[in-house]
Amino acid sequence: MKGASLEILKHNHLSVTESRKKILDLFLANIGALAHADIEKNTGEQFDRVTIYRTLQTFVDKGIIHTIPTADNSVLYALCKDECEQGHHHDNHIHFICDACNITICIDHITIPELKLPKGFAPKRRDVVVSGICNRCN
Amino acid sequence: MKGASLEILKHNHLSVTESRKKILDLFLANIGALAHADIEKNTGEQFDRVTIYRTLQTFVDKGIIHTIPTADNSVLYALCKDECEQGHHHDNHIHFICDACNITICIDHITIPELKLPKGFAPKRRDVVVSGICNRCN
DNA sequence: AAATTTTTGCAACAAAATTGCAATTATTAT
DNA sequence: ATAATAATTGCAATTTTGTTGCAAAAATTT
Repeated sequence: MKGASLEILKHNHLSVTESRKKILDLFLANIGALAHADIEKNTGEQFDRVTIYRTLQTFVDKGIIHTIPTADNSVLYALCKDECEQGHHHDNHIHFICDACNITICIDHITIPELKLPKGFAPKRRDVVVSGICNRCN
Repeated sequence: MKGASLEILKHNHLSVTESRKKILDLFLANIGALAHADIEKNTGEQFDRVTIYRTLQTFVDKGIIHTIPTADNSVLYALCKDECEQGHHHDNHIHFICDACNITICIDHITIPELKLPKGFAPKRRDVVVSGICNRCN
């Protein structure tokens, strides 16, 4: 488990740096999604804000993490599952946001039912954001 | 059709001002959702940024418009249908974002299918964001 | 039409995000 | 292992986005 971040970086042809390893480790250690501020805090302000922005962008580009649409439009990032390839994310995402503890988690093993859209609409990616009370607060 | 915005404002016990009328007219004239910047442009920079922010907030509070969760976390607003009451929005929203023309529209007449969540999760509100190609670009 | 209430615009401020560039660090080739 | 090359980082400056207090202006009420 210790070299997981390293593996992921190498697999994505990214140079291995302190910031990338630590930030990726954070995602691996966390169930929930992370905001930029979370990362800044959890790395002990070890890295420049700009570095964190760029690292997150790089990870998104490579398909390692993805952004989550939120109702309050804060920017959240979460790990992609293996099915996500560079530039070609897994098309169905369910995210659960807990109103109590405010955690945001990806629920990957549940499939989104087909949606019948009006004529002419060609859906590609579907994001479902469910909010309520999570299993740990319930 | 010309007095629609006026009606809506009166119905919601809001004083009728130039900015509110014009901004509401913009929503009524538009199929798609609008961002703060769109409104600033489309009103010809007639109103102060702050006024637009406050007007949008007022409309959200009254349930006239609602925010849309987006993957790129830009803040979008769209008209609510009649079912939306103040502080109590219609719970099921489908939003479609076109990858080609970038328009975002509410698809209100389609219901979101039930989702089977893992044990312990109590869902309250569901947002569905679908992206792909819209009927006009197709 | 005057009194009252609400809204607006300005200025200042705060937070969030982006860009260019030199210094540093990682990778590649020898 | 070390030098050469390439990529990444941190800093400073800037831009964008959103907020707050307050006096002037506009809308509503009486």
